[in-house]
Amino acid sequence: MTVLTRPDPSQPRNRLLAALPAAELKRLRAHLEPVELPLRAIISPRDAIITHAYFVESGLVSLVQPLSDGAAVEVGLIGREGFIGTPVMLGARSSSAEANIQLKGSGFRIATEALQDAAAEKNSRLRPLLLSFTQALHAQVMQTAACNGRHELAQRLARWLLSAGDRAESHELPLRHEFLSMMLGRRRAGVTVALGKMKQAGLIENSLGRIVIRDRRGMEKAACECYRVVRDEYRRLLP
Amino acid sequence: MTVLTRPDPSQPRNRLLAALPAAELKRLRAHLEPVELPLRAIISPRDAIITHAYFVESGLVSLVQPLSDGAAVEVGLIGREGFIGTPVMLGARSSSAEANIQLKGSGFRIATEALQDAAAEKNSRLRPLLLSFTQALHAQVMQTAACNGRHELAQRLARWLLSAGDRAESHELPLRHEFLSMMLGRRRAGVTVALGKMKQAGLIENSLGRIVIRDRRGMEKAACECYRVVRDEYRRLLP
DNA sequence: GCGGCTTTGTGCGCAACCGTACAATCCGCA
DNA sequence: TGCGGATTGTACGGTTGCGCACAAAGCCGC
Repeated sequence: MTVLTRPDPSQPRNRLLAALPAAELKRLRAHLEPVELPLRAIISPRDAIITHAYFVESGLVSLVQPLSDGAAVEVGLIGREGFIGTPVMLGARSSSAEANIQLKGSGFRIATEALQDAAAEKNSRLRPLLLSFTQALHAQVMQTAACNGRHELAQRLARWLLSAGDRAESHELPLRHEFLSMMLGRRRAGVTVALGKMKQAGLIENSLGRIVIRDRRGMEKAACECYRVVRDEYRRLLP
Repeated sequence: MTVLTRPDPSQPRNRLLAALPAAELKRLRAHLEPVELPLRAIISPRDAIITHAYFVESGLVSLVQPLSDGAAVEVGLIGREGFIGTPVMLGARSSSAEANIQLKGSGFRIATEALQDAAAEKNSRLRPLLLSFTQALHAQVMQTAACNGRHELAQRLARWLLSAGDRAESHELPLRHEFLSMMLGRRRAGVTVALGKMKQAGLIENSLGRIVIRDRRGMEKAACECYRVVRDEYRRLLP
């Protein structure tokens, strides 16, 4: 499990911040405010004015699209490779999606104006980094759109667990079935059955509120192509 | 139906170009090359280097995510309110998605470097416009991801027809069922049945290779919320 | 007007998944 | 240690959509 320590802005674990030249990071640090990312918090509610962007140091955040029936389908997953606030880089003041914290962690936040100013600096390395992440996230969302339309629950579930494991950097995920079912837009009972089969097959352990990936290879076979496609796209686009 | 005329760069029908100040449009015009958008052409094949961005003047383009089984699920729809090439604005050289022309039309293309240079100009109005469209498209894709996961064929079909009708600016759409089924990731037979019911209900006309929206109000009721949500988001974000 | 091709309409058995319900199990806490 | 609430396992009938197959209808060239 990730150990929660107070984030240190001079040694960021966030991959985007870590990729910045020392001088640029130093200038940026004045604007970075360490924050906890508590479980289940909503970072940026639908259509609310975005006041801050968040660089994730640890934990797992999902980007969900709320629907009018109260459901909220996940469209993207973000860990320390990314940040919350891509709309800020595109000049938008709000977003139709929400960012929900799925595994608690920590990060840095920065006021939108400060981020925009920093990204607008001459020869800024920050801007291309954040735009590259925006592109990677966009690729993930597009793949998810196709995946949601065509792939079955079991495959999507395997994809989700692998993807979450990568971003949380842990094989052990403290998750309830109910929660997974909401993310995937399917019944809780269906998730339970699918997880049961994975457990049978020796791919995972599955106890109350806790799923452990046991056989990574097997899980990749059980998952749809979408896991691999998105992973490769992230490797291509990000540091 | 849209009359195909040679696009005139000084009076662009494309909403992004049309929103530019006269002086900026004039400078840009030197780089704009009128092009036909022939039915079924693929503007930007998967993972290919993106050499040009395309401003749509007329016609309808869909952004599809190819899957390994040969299927290609639509994740977004673009008409003259937008352009093809958002990855260029995000610093990417290629994209995992493809742009397919679904209704023939015309547009202007511009070399990626020329576009990047123009967008990098001081006080450029072009850059924020293109980024706003990128945000709008992103919102559309996220909504589509949720929609694909949770909504039924009939609703999604109604959404698609309305959305396509808006962008093509015509109630009459020259489409085959086979084609719609690929976009929606469902069986052709299922589309035929769903269209049959809409016809029964007096919402559409449906003859060989041609669908006409007869009752717009009724169709909006038959469509899922996603149609309205995306339309409103576009109105908010774009000129 | 006819033959051939494309497109649309329809049927059938089957799989995935739904909504609902309820029992079994686990965990924290008194 | 036992209770109560939360979580997980399981069941059942019903709906959506699948894969397949084939008939009906429309269009085009001859």
